[in-house]
This record gives sequence, C-alpha cells and structure tokens, in this order.
Amino acid sequence: MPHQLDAPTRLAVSTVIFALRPDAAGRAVLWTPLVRRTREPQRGLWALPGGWLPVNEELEVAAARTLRATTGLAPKYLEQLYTFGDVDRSPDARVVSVVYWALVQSDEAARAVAGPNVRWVPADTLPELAFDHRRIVEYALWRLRTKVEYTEIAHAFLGEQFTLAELREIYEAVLQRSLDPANFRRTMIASGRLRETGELLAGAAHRPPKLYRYDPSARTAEAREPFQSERPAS
Amino acid sequence: MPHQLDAPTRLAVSTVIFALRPDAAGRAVLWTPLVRRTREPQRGLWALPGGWLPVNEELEVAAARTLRATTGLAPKYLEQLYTFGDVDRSPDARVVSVVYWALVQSDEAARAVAGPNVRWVPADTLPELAFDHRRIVEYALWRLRTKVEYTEIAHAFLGEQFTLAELREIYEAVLQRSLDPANFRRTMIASGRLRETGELLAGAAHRPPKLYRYDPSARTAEAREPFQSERPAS
DNA sequence: ACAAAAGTGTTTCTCCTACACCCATGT
DNA sequence: ACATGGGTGTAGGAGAAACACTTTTGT
Repeated sequence: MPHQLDAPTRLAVSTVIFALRPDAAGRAVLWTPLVRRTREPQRGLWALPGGWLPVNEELEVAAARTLRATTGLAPKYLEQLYTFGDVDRSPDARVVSVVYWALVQSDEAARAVAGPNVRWVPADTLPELAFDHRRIVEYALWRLRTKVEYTEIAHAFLGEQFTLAELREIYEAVLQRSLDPANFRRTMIASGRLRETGELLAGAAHRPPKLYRYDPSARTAEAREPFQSERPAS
Repeated sequence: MPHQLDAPTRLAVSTVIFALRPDAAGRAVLWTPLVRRTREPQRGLWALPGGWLPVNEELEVAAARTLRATTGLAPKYLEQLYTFGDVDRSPDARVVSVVYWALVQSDEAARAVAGPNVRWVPADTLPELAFDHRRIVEYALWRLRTKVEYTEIAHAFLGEQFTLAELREIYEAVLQRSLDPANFRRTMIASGRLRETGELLAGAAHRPPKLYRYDPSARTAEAREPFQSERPAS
C-alpha cells in the first residue's frame, strides 16, 4: 500500500545500548534498555530509544542524546550500525531510521535510571518489540559479537583500571563461551594495547592480580577503521 | 550556521560503483563512474550518482536504479555502506545521504554508456568531488579492500565462468599487490565455493586452464552476515 | 598447610608463505 | 624443442589451543 504523496519521508535516529549485568544465576550477560511507546502506532509495545532527527543536530550527537535521556549515562563506545528504511516498516508514514549501537560501562549501568517507561531486558531473550526493532537488536548483537573478536572494544564495558580476569569475563559474556585464562592473557598482552598500572588488586582470598589500563595509542597503527569513535560528545 | 526551521531535512540515496578496467599501462585497476552536477550548489563538479529518495521506493532499489541510470548496468553486488549526515555537508539544506556501494561485471562495464555528464575515473586518483563525496569514495574503497580478504565478493567482477588466473588478477588489482599463484589456487579451492565446470579455456599459447564457476551454496554456513545481498532487484 | 586464582612454560597442531618442480599447450 | 603459464609438492615459520606446572595471597 503506497504512502500519501503529501506525507514526506521522516528521518529518525535510534540507538541499541548494551551493558553487562548479572542474570538470575549471577553470571554476567548482555542487557539492553527499551522504552515503552506512549503513542500510536504500536502504543504500549517496547521499542528502541530514539526520536526524530532535529535539523541542526549531528546524527551521532542525536544518538548520544537519546542514550543519555533513557539511561542517564554517556556511551563509552558509539558507532553507526545501519540504516533501516523498508517502505512498510512503519504502518503510517515512511520512516527511515539511522541506527547506532553503544556500549556503556557496566558498573555505571547498574546505577542507571529506570522508570515505568524504561525497562532493561536481557539482549538474548527479548520481549515482543515494536516495528522491526527485534531484527535491529539482533543485528547489533551480531555486530558486537563479531567485532569483539577482532578489535579492542571490550574494554568499553570496564572502568579505567581492570584485571585480566575482569576483561576475560567480558569476552566470555559477549561470546557466550569460556576462554582459557593462560592463552587469553598472552593474546591480550601480545596486542600491545594494555599497560600495567603497577598496582595490584588486593582483598580477594588468593594471589592479587595486576591492574591494567587500556592504551589505544600503543602499538599497531594497522588497518584503522574510519568513522568509528569512542567517547563521543554527549 | 543553523539551517532554516521551515526547510526540513532531505533524504538522498547515492551509490559508489566499482568496476575493473585496464589503466594506461594495461594493468587492471579500479574505476568508478561520476556524474556532473547540473544544478547549484556545486554546479559543474563531479559527484556520486544518486538522488532524492522517493517515498515509495526501497533504499536498495533506489541505489540500483541510479546505478542503472548512470551506467546502464545492473549490479552484481550491492550493499549499504554508511549514512552520511553531517549538518554542514551541504551548504543550503540539511541533507542526509544513505550511501550504497556496488560492484559491476568488468566486461560489461567496458561497454557502459558514458555521456558528457558521466565520466569514469580511476578510484585511486579522483578529481575534485562535490560535497564530502571524496571521503565517501575513499571509505567505500577501504571497505572493498578489507572485505575482499574475508569474503568471496571478488567473483562479482567476473562472468559465469572464469579461470583462477582471472580471479587472481581481480584480487591483485583490488589489493594492489601480487599474489603467489600456487598458494592462491589452494586457498580458493579450500574455500569450497568454486566448482569446476569441466571445460578448459583454449586459445592461449600455453597449457589451457580449467574453468570454474562460483557456487555460493557450497560449504561453510559459518558467520553469515545479515543485510547484504547479491543481484538485487534492479 | 591448604585452597584458589594468578601467572609461566611447553607441546602440538594448523594454517600461511616461499619456492622447487612437473605438466600441457602453441609456436 | 622450447617458452609460458597451469598446476602440484613440500619444507619452514608464526600463531592458536591444550594443559601441566609454579607463584602468591587469605583463611
């Protein structure tokens, strides 16, 4: 069914946000925040955070803004995912959505605001979503999981300092499989992008691990990817 | 400088098209077609093929349509590249461009139409382009070159049947380095996606090579990528 | 002392690279 | 016969995976 000629195509920006949280069994898994639709169409259903693009706002800034509006947080990683524009993806007008995906720091996400119209759900067991948003989240998940294997984005879930065990826990949660601690250590060190802080993390009932810091400037200027950014303006 | 509030954001679709053609020295290199702007702004400059998105046309169909309009060809590979939407990328109105990139068969491209307002240029030595189109072509080139290394898109430059030497020539032209014929053969065969046709290519002054056909159904259902398509509707 | 996680060493396997060598055709 | 590219064989090296083993803390 063709759209009205006098109703122009509308442009929206949405963001798929990921954070790590413990599930019921206490294991870290991926969670994503959703917002409840308060207007027609699809009123009452859960949807991605987003909104119409203001004429004078950059795409990436709009994505960071909606992220902040729904979670109260700033993204540690933000990248354009894909643009969805199927003619029939919204029942009324033609809507083209430029979708971003973001990673937020896990301990901050634990304190994130959540009201009656904002709900965090496990990314692998989504409820019914509005429009084509389920497909979008699944694509973002796929991108996160493949990109974790060939880049260093995992550290975006962590704070300034972290142990290799904490970093490994991120990889295991994202990739959904356990990794050999010995080989993981060697691989990370060999990447050359970790710096020892000199400090140790005390308090556990065993040998205290070294603390590391992520150093993007170190090593390998190889094959840098255009148009991806970290810590964008929020 | 902020845009007028009463001038809404406009949505465009553009396509970066690649084909292989011999350069002055007879070596195959990447070429791309450009169109001359006949209107302000940036009148007279060369730009990417594209246009405003019709309300009832799918994004990918719009990309294939502009591709056909400027080259007379159908794409053998077509994929969304990125969406460019910087507030100041066009001097007058706010324009958001959903950009696709495409590969067309090389021997067809040799017969492609080219008028006074359509010009093919080597992709590595671009003239001055309108707006941010130079940056866009360079990003598309980067994507092509990285994607050739981990997918089987190279065959999109070729016809139904081809020899391994022809396929290797594609890789060498795209990657801009020579490859060991022996190892290249093994790698391609090991991918499992080539089928021998049983025929040989006669006529050359040496041992006639086997002809192969690309078979996407064969082998490896591994890590399939969503939202990419081959031979889209044109 | 002992448990538990941090961290190191070592072996094996697989894949990639380099390169020597044989094969089949036109001239 | 010989030049030329097609096609096969093989040795060496780099890196990943598996796993034994040592180190350092809290209890």
